[in-house]
Amino acid sequence: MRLVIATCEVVYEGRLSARLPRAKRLLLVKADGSLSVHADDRAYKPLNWMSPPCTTEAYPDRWVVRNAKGETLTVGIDEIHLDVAHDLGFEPGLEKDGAEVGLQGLLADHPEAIEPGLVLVSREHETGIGPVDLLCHAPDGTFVAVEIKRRGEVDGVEQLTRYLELLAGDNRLRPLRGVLAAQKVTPQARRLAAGRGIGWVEVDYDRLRGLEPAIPTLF
Amino acid sequence: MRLVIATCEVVYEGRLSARLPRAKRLLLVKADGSLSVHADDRAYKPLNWMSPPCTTEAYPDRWVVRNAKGETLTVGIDEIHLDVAHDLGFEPGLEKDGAEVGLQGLLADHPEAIEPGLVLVSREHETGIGPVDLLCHAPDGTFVAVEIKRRGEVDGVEQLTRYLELLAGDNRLRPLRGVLAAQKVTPQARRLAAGRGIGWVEVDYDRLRGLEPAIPTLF
DNA sequence: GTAACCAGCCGCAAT
DNA sequence: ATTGCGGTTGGTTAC
Repeated sequence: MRLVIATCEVVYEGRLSARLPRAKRLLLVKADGSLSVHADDRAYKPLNWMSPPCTTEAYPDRWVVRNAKGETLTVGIDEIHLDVAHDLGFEPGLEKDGAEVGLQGLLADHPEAIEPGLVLVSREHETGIGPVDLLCHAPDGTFVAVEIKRRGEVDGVEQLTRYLELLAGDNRLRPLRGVLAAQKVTPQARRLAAGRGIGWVEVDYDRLRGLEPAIPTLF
Repeated sequence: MRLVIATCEVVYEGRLSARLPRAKRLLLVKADGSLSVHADDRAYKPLNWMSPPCTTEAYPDRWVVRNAKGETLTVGIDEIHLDVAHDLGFEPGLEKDGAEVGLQGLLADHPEAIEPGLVLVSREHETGIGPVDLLCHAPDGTFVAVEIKRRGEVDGVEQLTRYLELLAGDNRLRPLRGVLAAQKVTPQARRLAAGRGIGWVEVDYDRLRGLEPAIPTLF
């Protein structure tokens, strides 16, 4: 990994054209060949970058980074204020929580969080154009197709609508209704769902995770 | 901006739980308060991060970064190999070109790129639930509602379907059909469109931009 | 502030 | 390799 702080101008020519006027910035060169140009804001997002695989040609006054598609990132370097390189060695990698990370796994284990008394019939139930996330059975005898999204927006309602149309052909699943389950459901999605007789529910993700075995902490 | 290369362990407790075992990594602290933990790969994406606004408590052996939602990023520091800080000063900001213009402006100027002989009737034609991107008139006498997406996916077809349903009530626009215009149209979207009598077209963005005035380059 | 939408999205898994 | 899909998506703009 090489860290350079330089006064530079940058031009990206690729899927769009972008230009950065002269200023002092961080140039981050990783072992994978990638280059990112960072300002002192925008959190982790660089102003410009080139993802690997790409190659860099270094000239005295500028670097030209190129990828296979012919996109180029050109860094015109005026002055270098810092230039250090470090070998970071092996990266053991990120361990995300061992249990189910997503909403789907949690809701599959706790369908009663969607509606009291709901029982799971199957996960990823195939419809012909794609799987519906959960298929459940309610105490009132109806089947419930559940579409799970982190953010419940109109496209989630559209997707569920299509699934319901296709599942309507299966008379083993009658009567059938749909529910959109999400951490948050937007007003637009609520309106569209209501107009189609589709239910929605906002799920408390943190509470749901609390029902799982506690997560060992390091500190 | 502060750049630290350290042997460290990292724990994130927030929307999910994640742990990074001990290894040498880059800790990037920006003036906006954000912290990102970078390995020597994954292009510009950090392994872990905390976005602003957030606050950092620094102890001799660890940093604890916290945001308003109570999410924490804890960096246990074993050894520091580099620790430099630089003031980058003012960032003039990114000047994008091409993305701002968007496909819509280009296609409004060149509707013949969607279908030969197509003529623009109006842009952002209101339907009641939102505007359809372009409304055109074809040589065969039909009206064409055009939904423009950079990437043509199923939700674009769904959106256009809803617009067509609403526009069907306007008998000044008969006969009416729909076309999805995108740089790339996914197979799923093609199938769904076909099943609804909706057309689709892939637009060559670069060629279209070539019809516009050339973009001045820096180098 | 919230909601809707776009991104050079990135990155992963299944096909 | 491509497609589909989620992300601690992030970020911008209209409302």
